[in-house]
Amino acid sequence: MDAERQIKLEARARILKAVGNASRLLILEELAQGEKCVADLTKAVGSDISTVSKHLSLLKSVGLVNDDKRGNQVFYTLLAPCVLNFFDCVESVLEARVQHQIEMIG
Amino acid sequence: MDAERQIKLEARARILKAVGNASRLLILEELAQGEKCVADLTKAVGSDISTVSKHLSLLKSVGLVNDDKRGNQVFYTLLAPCVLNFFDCVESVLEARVQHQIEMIG
DNA sequence: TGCCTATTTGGCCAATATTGCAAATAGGAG
DNA sequence: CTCCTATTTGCAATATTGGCCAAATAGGCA
Repeated sequence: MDAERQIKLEARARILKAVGNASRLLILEELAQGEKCVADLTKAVGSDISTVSKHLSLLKSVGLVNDDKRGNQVFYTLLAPCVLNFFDCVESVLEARVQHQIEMIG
Repeated sequence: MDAERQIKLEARARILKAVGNASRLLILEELAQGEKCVADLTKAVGSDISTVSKHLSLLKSVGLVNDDKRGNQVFYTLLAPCVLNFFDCVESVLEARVQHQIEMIG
């Protein structure tokens, strides 16, 4: 594998890795409904607010979300709604796996 | 967050996490061209064959690939070509980030 | 059987990721 | 300025990951 391909793959992997976490998936789902402040997202996720803040910081660093400071709150928005399309594919993979398991049993 | 949602999110995250790794992305790209045996994939990735085998095992465990043992070789195939659609979205995120950086400088 | 090739598994280590707590920062209101 | 609320940052503990090596497993062939 040449160095250029390696770099490109790692850049892509960073973005996909950001999506591959249950808390961050939940955050993305919440943001799909519209902008939310950190406190609201924290309620939804159920972790410490500092943890959620770090998840948001990671999502922002890879370009998936954007933040907007208004007053003493920070509102996050989904910058790449196309990630929502991932979910359909993921569901189809899950469904196919269930079908496969049923076939193995039967 | 209720327990059921948590479980669903984690199932999804496992699949997306499997895609969020440079070596596994490369494997998926290779498999997009058609089935490949472990040795061929190992050449493409450049890691130890045992490492590649583990990557394949992970990809299989989440249902993204399938294996087919023929003779003393194992051929892997891409089970969920829809993951290839992720790449377009990822590229758009990368491109948008570059644009954003250019705006920050200018 | 024994030998060769292909792949997987187990053990281990280094690097990275996730989390919470506590402290720091920032903004608004009195 | 002080106080209060919202968020981020620093730190430490723990968990997970990715890698290689060595050993085990499996299949084909003599």
